[in-house]
This record gives sequence, structure tokens and C-alpha cells, in this order.
Amino acid sequence: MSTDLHHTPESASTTTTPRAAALHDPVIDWFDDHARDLPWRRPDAGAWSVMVSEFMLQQTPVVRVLPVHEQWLARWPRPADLAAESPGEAVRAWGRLGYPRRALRLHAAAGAIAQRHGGEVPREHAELLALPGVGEYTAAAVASFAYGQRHIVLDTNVRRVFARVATGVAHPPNATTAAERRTAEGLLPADEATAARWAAATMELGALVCTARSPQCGQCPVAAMCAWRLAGCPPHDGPPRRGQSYAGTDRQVRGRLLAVLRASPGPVAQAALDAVWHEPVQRARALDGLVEDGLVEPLADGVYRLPV
DNA sequence: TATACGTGGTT
DNA sequence: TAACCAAGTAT
Repeated sequence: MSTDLHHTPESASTTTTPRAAALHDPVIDWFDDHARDLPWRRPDAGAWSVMVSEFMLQQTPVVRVLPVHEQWLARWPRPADLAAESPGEAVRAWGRLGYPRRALRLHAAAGAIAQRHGGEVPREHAELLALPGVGEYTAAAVASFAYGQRHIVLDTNVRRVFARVATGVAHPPNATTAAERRTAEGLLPADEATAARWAAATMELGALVCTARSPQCGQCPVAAMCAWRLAGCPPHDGPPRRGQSYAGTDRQVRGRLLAVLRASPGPVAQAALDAVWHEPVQRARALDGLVEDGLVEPLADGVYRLPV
């Protein structure tokens, strides 16, 4: 990894172009007027609130995260509070947000924060990245949103905005590329506080206006400067965007099995799990996978429970 | 780099 | 209605 990936204040002001600077004010002004009032964005929201939201928002829409986030912060207001719980309680409280391994990783991250960071969410990008379940995006997001630092924050919304505004294509590539990182660096404001605002603003613009299906270009503050619009809004021409199959997959079986475990306050008998899926080989494979992932604990005599 | 990993709303 | 989409990470 090069130092460029850290996006430190020292490293990037040289790459900001005048054209990039012309985008900053309109987008940030738009954000001032249109930003949603989300709990993790309020002035009294701490880094822990931001971090919990980022875990929950990985591949999950805001509207579904809202109530669960509120419950989590009320129940576990500090990382150490969550760390003191069993991982199974985290999985149970995760409810139907999906990808329950995120609950396990957030619980593990809380443990690491309690143990290695004095109970405070770390400020350093590298320290955040070292936490379980924290990747490049989440580390940058927490450092930027919670601590006001200057980082490129490349989530699916920002990538789509930049693909259109800067690159002139309808959609970003399937996986984040070095070219996208260069584009993002070139657009990132030099000033730290402005960069943090820019990160949140571009994300919100992608979420509310520059959407995947039917962008509201009439509401966009930079429509007149958008490379994609100026090119006539050409349709996506790259490789097909990989869909996520679900029906009939192990993921669906895992979901059903875990739903039974979550609903039960205590251990569950094999028969209750067998009832959720007819095909025994796939059912066994899914259950083994859940055990392997630490989401389920096998007890003696074919009884299972959430991890303690 | 490609794939596995939940869930539910929208078009 | 089947496909697409949603603040990604780990392997």
C-alpha cells in the first residue's frame, strides 16, 4: 500500500484541479439545504454512533437501519457495553438487517476497542482498518464523518456520482479501481474540514439525486458540469452488473436457520431447524457454515444456540 | 479478481 | 415479475 491511500492532508492539495474546485461549493451548498437529519449525523452523535451506523449500512438501506441503530445505541451506548455482551445477543439484536456476520464483527470490533483503545473508537485510519469488519470504506467513513478528517470515501453512491460527473459514464466498474481512487483524490478539497463535508455531501447526492435507476438531474446542483449529461447520458456499456441471486441458495437457508435461532431465547432442537428447509444436504451444509462462521454454537445431542 | 454473504423494497 | 438495488468485507 502506498502512502497515497492514506489521503493525508499533506499529500493531496497538489492534485486538486480548478475544475474540481468548481464542484465543491455547489455540492456542499446543496448538502446544507438537503441533508437528511440522520441520528448518526447529529452534533451530539459520537464516533461510536457513526461506527455502528456504518456497519449496519453496509449493503443495507437507511430506512431499515434507523430503528435498529436507535435500539443498539440505547442498549449499548459505548463500545465496552457491547463488548460485555455475548456475541449471540449482538446477532439477536441485529434482527433482520441481513448479513449477520456484520453483527459478529461489530461485536468483535467493540471488544478490540475496549481492549486496545481504552474504550474509544480510534481516530487513525490504520487503526480503524485493523478492526474486524472495517474495510477501506468504513475506515475512511468513520475517520471522516466522526473525526472530520480528510479521506477519499468511496462507497457505491460516491462512485456513481464520480462516474457520471467526472468520467461521463452511467455506472462505475463492478470493483473499485485505481483510476477511481485517482479521480476521487483529484476532486477532494485540500482543506480538511471541507474534505469531510465534501465526502458526506457527495454520498448524500448519490443517495438522493444521482441515483442508480432514475437520477433526478433536474435537482442536481452540478448537472451543468456533469460529464455524463454533457455526453448525452449514454447508457451503461460495460460488462453486465453482476446480480445477486438468492432464492434457493445457501444464503437463503442460512437466513431461515438463523431466524429460528434468533427467535428462540434458548437452545433450539435439531427438529426445529430441519423444518425450515426440505433438502437435507443443503440444510446441513448451511448449518455447518453458520457454525464455521461462529454464528451458531452446536451443543450436545443435536441442539444449537446463538454463540455465548 | 471473483465469489459468498441476508433481506426486503422498487421497477 | 424477475431483476435490480441498498453507506462493503473477507477470502
